[in-house]
Amino acid sequence: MGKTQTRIQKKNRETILNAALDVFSQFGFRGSTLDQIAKTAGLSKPNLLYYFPSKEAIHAELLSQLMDTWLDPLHDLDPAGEPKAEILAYMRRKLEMSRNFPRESRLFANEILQGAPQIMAAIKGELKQLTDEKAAVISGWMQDGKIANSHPYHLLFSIWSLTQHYADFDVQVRAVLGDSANDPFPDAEHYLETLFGKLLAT
Amino acid sequence: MGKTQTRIQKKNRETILNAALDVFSQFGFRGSTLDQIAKTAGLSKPNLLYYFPSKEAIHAELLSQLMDTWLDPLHDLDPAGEPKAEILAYMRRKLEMSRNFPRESRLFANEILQGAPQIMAAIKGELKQLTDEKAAVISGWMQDGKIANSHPYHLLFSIWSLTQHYADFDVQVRAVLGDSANDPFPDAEHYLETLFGKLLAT
DNA sequence: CCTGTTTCTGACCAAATGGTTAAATTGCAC
DNA sequence: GTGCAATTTAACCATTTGGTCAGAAACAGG
Repeated sequence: MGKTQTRIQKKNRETILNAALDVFSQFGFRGSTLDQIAKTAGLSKPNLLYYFPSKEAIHAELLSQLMDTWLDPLHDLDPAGEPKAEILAYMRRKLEMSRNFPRESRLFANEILQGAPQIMAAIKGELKQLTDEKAAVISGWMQDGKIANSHPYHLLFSIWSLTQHYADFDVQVRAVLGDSANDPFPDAEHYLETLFGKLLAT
Repeated sequence: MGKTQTRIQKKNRETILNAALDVFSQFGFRGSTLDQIAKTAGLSKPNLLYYFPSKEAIHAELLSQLMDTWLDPLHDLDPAGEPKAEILAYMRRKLEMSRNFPRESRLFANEILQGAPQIMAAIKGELKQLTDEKAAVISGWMQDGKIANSHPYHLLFSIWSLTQHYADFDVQVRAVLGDSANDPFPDAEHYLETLFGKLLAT
């Protein structure tokens, strides 16, 4: 953090984190090996450990970076905006994240599946705090009759679940739709707009 | 399969599979160890390997058993039933499975996250076939105006995603709702009934 | 009982794993 | 270029891992 980095340090740390994201997102923390990450990064194993003190440190760094970008879309939900449009825009931003950052989504999914050993604090802290705040905003919109009544927390859960599904279960989605099928995201977006549009309609 | 099993064999194979489900569902295949499974099962490692030829065989057996029970709820979707009620009942059956068999749901999620190396054949085979069949039924209902129009496949995906979310991301759901909160399933069921009820309403 | 079969275990093995170290190589300011 | 710090690697280590094997216990059926 505080220390200034040389060009080489910056480049190699990025290379390592990128390779680690590849590996951790597919096999989870315990299922991944340093050799695998080193090979993916095109570096030697001792060289990895020159830049990071341990396997766990690499994983922790990835998760810590992730939490920030993960919360961004929700952060942008504007209490002063038009309620239905705001929620639909949030859903679209989340879906866009699944499309553009599927590895990050899977890294997160792996961590949660394993009981969130590394990021439970952030879940109960930052994530819960932001969710509480935005659920309150949504609740206000419902009470004002701007959108139809439903459970604000489960509404947010459903946005997370549905959008991340297209990253985490991508393999299944494509297999069921048929290998020859096109990109599933446009249809997904249209479907989700319909789904949430009807839910929120007054 | 064909061979008859002694009482001891049956009991121990069950014990092993149950312990393996605990471990595999939490850490994935590569993140799990035979020692861990043996310890959980209360058996020695060589004894595990007396009942199963390898770690992979245990995992394969679990996945194979899983596919059957996993498809059951969809199998029961009745083309002759009342469309909206049938789909909502299917959603409820899937949610019930997440509640009663969260380990199975996580085992499946882990497998898909890792690219479905073991069950890709079943995904492209049984699962796709059944999904195609039921999507066609739903499509028919839409064309007959029995339920509102939307994308049949993505409708099924959304049921899978939302219901399994309450098993796979249970830790996150409970953390965000607050540790003191009650069982999230009743609220989830009510929310999902509203969500799909409005989507399907004509 | 006795005997053959099933079940179980301690000891072991080769390979893989996370990590260390000392020495070699490279980059760079002067 | 020279000298020093930053970078890289070969060789190594202790532990863990999936799996084997020979024999010991437990369990039948007669």
